[in-house]
Amino acid sequence: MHDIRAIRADPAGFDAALARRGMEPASGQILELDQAVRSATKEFEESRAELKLKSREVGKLKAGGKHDEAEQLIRDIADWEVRQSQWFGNRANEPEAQRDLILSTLPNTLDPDVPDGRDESANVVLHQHGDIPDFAFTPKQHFELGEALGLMDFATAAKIAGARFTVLKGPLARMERALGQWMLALHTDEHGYTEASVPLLVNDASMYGTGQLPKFADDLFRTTDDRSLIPTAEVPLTNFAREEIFPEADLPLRLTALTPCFRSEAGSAGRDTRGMLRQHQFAKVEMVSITTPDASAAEHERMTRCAERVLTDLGLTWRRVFLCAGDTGFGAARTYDLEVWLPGQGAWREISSCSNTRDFQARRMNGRFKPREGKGNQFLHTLNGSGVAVGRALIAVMETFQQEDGSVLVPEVLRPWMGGIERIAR
RNA sequence: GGAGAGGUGCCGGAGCGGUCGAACGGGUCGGUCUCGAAAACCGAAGUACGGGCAACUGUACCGUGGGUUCGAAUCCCACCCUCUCCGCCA
Repeated sequence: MHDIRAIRADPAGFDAALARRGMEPASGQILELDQAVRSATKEFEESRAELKLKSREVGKLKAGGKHDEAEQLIRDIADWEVRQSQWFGNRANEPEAQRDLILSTLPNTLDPDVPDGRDESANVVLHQHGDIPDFAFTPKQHFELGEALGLMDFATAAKIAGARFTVLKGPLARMERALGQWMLALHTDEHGYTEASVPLLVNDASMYGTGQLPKFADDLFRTTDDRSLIPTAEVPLTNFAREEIFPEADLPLRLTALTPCFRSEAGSAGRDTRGMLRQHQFAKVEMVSITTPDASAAEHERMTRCAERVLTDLGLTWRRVFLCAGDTGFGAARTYDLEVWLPGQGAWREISSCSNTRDFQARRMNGRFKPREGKGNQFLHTLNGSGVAVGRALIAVMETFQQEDGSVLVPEVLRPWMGGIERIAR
């Protein structure tokens, strides 16, 4: 959510920020509505002030035993109120709703150093870890490996649930579990995050707070009682801050959770249909930081390094990509994607996305902190990052550590979490 | 799911429909006292939006949304949440 005062103060700057995202200017329409809101509100408040004054007078007359005068005044007020209502009615409500709807559907302002560009082709690779591995044979894709092992079953998943679901069995199911457990342990034990177990079904206020609503309702699965399945644990974790005022001394809050995520993938029809790259349901370890404006930039770098650590320790080849203006998500001021090399697919694929939303989400959810010094409360900054997507990590491990015979070596770090299994084979 | 009770400021807790943004107590902050601290005493302090250079000032907010009324924290309706008991259940 944007600060209407900032738009009033610098409409041109606001439109320039939108232009970076390839959007049309909006300040003109917003300020026009805002003006209507403000003038109608002013009338309303003046009228209310007068009404309160008159009504108090009635009370005084009655208290003084002057009942006839009081009755006369009540009749006068009633007449006056009718005339007033013809004047102002609820003229502020409609433009206010329009103004706020527009504001709530406009994306966050980008950081100045976000690269220009319309789409992912303009993203900037910041650095790469590891070389693209050589194979003495033609590496297979994860679903070829998984199906040959008899441990990845899309037919059964389709029977049970439909397209875009996966059934994992035996050591592959266990490796998925091991990945999630290990990542969670890493972030809690070494990176200072607090583990949280959270609701997977959330209300509309929470979805609004992180920015899924009102604009992206189609991407969500709805329940019959007006809740939504979470598309990411960013939603419940970030909403810890909703309607809260934290003492600055309590910050930063660093939260992590391993949860299933549910996405309708509306608009992705036909993309990544083979395998488990793009599913309606997948497991993900999420990191969320709730912090102060001064600390959020450093926190973003730190969080991204926490995610990178996961990939490095697994022995994967990865790179950090700075998303360009056109590819940066709705709520983010800046985003680093981590892409992992998939030898079977022969392509870099996103496995983590770390974003600083600055005060964008905090404004939506009215999440504030009380500064150590100075007066007044300020909006928090919120950040989120995958640490990392478990399903995609499984894919990357399979494709990276596959052997010519179709077996898969288990990364060292996962072995303790898999009862010592070193290789998954037929 | 059934029955009941309740949701008020940082916390506890009052509040005949009229000067209530809200008594009182605790906590917090500032001061007096003290070598210092405690105690005691004095004082300050809600959030948001708008107007004003400022002092200051208007409006809204007593779970949420409607309604009744000249006037609502107080009355009515719906919803949400919490607690107690019963039932059911991982």
